[in-house]
Amino acid sequence: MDLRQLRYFVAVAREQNFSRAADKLHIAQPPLSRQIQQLEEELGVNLLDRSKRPLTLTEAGRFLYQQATRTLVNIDHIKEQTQRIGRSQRERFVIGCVGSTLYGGIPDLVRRMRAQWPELDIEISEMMSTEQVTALKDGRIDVGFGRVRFNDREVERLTLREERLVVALPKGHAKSLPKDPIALIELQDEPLIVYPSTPRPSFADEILNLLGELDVVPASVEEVREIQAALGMVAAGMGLCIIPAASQRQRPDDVCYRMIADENATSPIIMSYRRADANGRIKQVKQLISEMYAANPPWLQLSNIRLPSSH
Amino acid sequence: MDLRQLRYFVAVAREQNFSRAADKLHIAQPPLSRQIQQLEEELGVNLLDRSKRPLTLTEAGRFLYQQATRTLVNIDHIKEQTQRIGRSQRERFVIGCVGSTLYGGIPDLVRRMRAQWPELDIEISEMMSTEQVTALKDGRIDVGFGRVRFNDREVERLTLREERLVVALPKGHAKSLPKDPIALIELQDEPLIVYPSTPRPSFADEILNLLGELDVVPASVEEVREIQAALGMVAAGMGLCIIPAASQRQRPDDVCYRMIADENATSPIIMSYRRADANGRIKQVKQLISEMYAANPPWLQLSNIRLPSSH
DNA sequence: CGATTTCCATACCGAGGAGGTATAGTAGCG
DNA sequence: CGCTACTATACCTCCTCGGTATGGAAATCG
Repeated sequence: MDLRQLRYFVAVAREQNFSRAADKLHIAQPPLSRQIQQLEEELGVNLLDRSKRPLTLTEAGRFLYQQATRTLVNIDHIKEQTQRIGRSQRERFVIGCVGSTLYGGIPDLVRRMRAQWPELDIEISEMMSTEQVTALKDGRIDVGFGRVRFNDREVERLTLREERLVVALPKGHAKSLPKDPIALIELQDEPLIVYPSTPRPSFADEILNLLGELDVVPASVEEVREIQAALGMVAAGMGLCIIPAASQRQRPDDVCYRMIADENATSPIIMSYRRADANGRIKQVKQLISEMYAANPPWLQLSNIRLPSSH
Repeated sequence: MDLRQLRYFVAVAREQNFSRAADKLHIAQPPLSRQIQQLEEELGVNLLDRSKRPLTLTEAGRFLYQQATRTLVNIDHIKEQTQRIGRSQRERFVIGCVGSTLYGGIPDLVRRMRAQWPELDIEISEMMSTEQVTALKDGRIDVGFGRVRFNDREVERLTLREERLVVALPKGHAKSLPKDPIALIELQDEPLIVYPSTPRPSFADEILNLLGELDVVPASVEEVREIQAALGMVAAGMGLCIIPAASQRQRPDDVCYRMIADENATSPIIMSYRRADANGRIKQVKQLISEMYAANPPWLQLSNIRLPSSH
């Protein structure tokens, strides 16, 4: 698959007509036909219904049209941005973090960093925990904040805190009524939704391991790409979901949350960085983080709620 | 710029070595060098610092590496998804909506649609209001939910409701303390953050027009790409931001919100669809929406809060 | 219903560019 | 300074993209 083929396909889909599309692309019609054919052949899918005029898109074609349009725009943006950065010559510091930390300490940290280093271009890139390791090693990011423990010789990691987990339940679910902590064993035979579906291992595996250790078997396990989708499905009554406490903030009012009673139902926030960088800005970032934790901000209080002692 | 060039560049960036990258790509080294040179030439930017070994990326190269990796993965996903849809042959119904509606009625609507039409594959695609018009016309989406009024012969629109606007202020800001509605005139000489930056016209323009009509001139106007960034900047103390009331849910506890007192400070939710489709599923969707509104769900209450009558 | 128009697919040809090989030039290291 | 490792340059070959000519199917119209 080629960008040219995508551009061509978008043109044909937009015009619903090969000849007009070819005009707009400033090429002749036969080469255009061939490119679309090759694209269809490579995908093994019919993108257009050629049996009547004007041409209509198949469902697959409609999807590809939508995605291709978006991708092409993205690539233009990437091009411009790359040129802009190339011209500006300012130092950049890229933070890779899992989505949940955007509702935790990251904004506060960035604010402190901007104040301390106004000459620095700081960028945030959302990525899964496992992706952060390779992204660190080959320099795409300078620091990572994730949830999955991993070992790598080049990467040093620091557990910032353990965050308690909560169960998200649909409003009206029988088990959503009690407000006290819930035991994981109660999730037996409930439909469970986990995220993210890729890449592995991920937060989804942490949750499944946690349940596995207790021999808790859900009625079903559905994997979705991201937490928004997971909570959406919970709100729609399709199952339960286990999330870090601080992520409740994303959807406070149409989903019920119950703290999990099991002592080990926590998920860490792990900062990771290249061992070689440990003494540069990273050291100062650690300093900023400890100042931040000392200030005991609201998001920290939410994730640190202690269980009522049961003895 | 070509996908091949991106793949090649990613390989070189990952290996920090042309020869090894060429091996992995199963091509010889000289063509690889040439492709990278051409890429750099097209962008007018140095991507690699070749003056020392091992090769290092420039800041621009680092950015492109990060983005290109992501784009290539996306394209693989698009490919797989397209093939999957091509095989399944199920009918799809694609909803295009602005982000704020994901915190409003969309999840509820989707739940009702899924219940009513289990055989239908429903998909949600986030897109700006203006993008929805063209997306509707050329079949990328089947219905749109947006905030900007527009006219188009082929597209019919229906204003579902007018949602009140609120000002988001940093915690600790002088004007964040009163809890009563704030007049827009009070935003005079405050730094303002608006979104989205593209495409125009957008919600950002609606806000700027609203202020312009009242001759309110902010101290500065910064445009950011999306509401998350806008609220993040508000939380970081960099300015104020005007958002629809329901979007408060996204970030309830480290930003303060004040209802806007001006009577016309509202933003509509507009449903739009192809005129030709008005009597198919669209009619039933309208029915579902009116049932939904009749149930007076929590997100509706939030956005419908009436101003205390001032007379 | 048949003639005409419109439009897409097929066949074949020429030019540009991608990749290969050989080799020169340069950084890193002892 | 000389060796090794690695990238850039020069030149060649072949693939493939795009162009032209033409056949065939669908829509249009009298």
